[in-house]
Amino acid sequence: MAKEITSRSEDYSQWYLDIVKKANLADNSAVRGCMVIKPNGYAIWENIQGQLDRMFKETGHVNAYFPLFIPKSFLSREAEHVEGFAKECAVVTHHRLMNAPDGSGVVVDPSARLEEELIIRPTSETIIWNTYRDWINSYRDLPLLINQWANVVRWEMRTRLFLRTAEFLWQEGHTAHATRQEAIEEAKKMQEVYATFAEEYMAMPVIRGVKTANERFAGAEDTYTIEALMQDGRALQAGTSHFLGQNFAKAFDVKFLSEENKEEYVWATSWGVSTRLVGGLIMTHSDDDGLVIPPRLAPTQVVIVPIPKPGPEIGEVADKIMAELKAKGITVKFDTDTKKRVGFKFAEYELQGIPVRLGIGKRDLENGVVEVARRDTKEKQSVALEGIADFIEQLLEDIQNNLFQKALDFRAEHTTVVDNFDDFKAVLERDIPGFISAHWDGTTETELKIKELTKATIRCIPNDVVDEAGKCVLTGNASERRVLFAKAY
RNA sequence: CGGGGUGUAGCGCAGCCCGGUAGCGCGCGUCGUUCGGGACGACGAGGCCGGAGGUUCGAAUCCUCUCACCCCGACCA
Repeated sequence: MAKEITSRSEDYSQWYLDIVKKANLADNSAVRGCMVIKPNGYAIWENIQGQLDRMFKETGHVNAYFPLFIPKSFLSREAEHVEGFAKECAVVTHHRLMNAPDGSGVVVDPSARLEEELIIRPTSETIIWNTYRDWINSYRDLPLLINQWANVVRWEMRTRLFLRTAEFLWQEGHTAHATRQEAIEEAKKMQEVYATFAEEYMAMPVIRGVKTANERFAGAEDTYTIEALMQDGRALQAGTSHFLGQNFAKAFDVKFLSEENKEEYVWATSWGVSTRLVGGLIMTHSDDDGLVIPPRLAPTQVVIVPIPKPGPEIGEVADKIMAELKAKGITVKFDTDTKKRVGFKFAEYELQGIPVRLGIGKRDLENGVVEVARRDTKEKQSVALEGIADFIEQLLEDIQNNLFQKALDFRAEHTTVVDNFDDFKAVLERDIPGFISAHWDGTTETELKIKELTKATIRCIPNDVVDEAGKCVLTGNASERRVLFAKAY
């Protein structure tokens, strides 16, 4: 029992940490606030990347790469943007080390101070828009649809593996358009790409919505978001897509000649998701026995465990099953390790979240069956060898759907419509508070007051919200629609 | 940056109050018995007790100073 996991009910954050550690997803590193993503965790990220990258390309985007360093002066070109990031920037001031005069090691060479400090990118709008100025001259150059996969640094005070780290991996799309309408459509399109990915691949239902002025990206006119609900009833912002208006075009003087031969500023969007998604994936599906990975993102979808040892017949059967599964594009691993015991392996693969486990023993061979265990429900059954690949293909589908449905049901159970502040507070006191749908008078002041009083923030104004006259849950002032509140990560 | 806490073997901890040169569990190695849900036994390897200074015949233990990390707040994907 070396790898026990703290139960969710006992201590949810410890449970999360236990999963990350014991499923070998990531470790804290020697650098404060930065994590080492281990092979198991990185494989999930690679699958996320792979699918998103396909979806970006299907929607006409291409990849490029911009520098890690941003001249300090760039950041101050857009006033709101600097303000949003100034407090969490890592700054490069020197470019050389030297041996310490007293022989105690290396020190920064004081004579190697940079003329202008470089900021390690917290996001790349500024360097990219400075570059786009040279790339865009005419409406014929538009739209410009570029994405980059990169690391960024935000000097966070408090960090949590995957959910908030000082350095993280992400993608950032940066597009330029001829018209306001086209840019808005692009931002919304990418929100929908993210939502589709979250729901169909991560099996993580999300609310599509728009951020309030207070919560939106520094420098954006509108921020579109996808918000997911974790098992502890807190919301996770899983992806954002920003309509940047002409803010960056004006700050970096990016103009184009229109078809009417008029000089105009271009319209911009940016959008991103990060390794935070891995945290969301863990917190959406996993249980007290360990990680649960939806089949469509699982690095290994099926593992075959010989019981008790891989004799020649078992090996033959396993090889045959593997060949059939691989032909269907299913990833499968045959565990031929003879040093570990069967029970240990079972526990280990459950901990690692592999969706389907096949057990093959002498008894099974005699009966022409294999034991099939699914990770999501922990159910086991004997299934005939004949047609096993079709069965597993279908089972993986079922698991994917079941995980999504379970998460959807969970969210429905933990979304509460509230009409007065006492109820509002009462819901937040619950063990699993969840989303709260309530009226809000539309002012930042009220939003901040509610946050101060309850720690809950407005996650978004859902896209599908219906107009409904009502009274603000705090002030009683007139409200035209409900918004979604929650405590957030 | 405020408030609290912790640094002793790879990990989790005990020892500290009442100084005498370090111990437990897990993990790790070898051998044997096991093997259809996290096996058991025997033997074994592994630590300048976060760092510096001080008190003392003697410091993991007492004193001073430092450094690091964690938790709770303010900020954030």
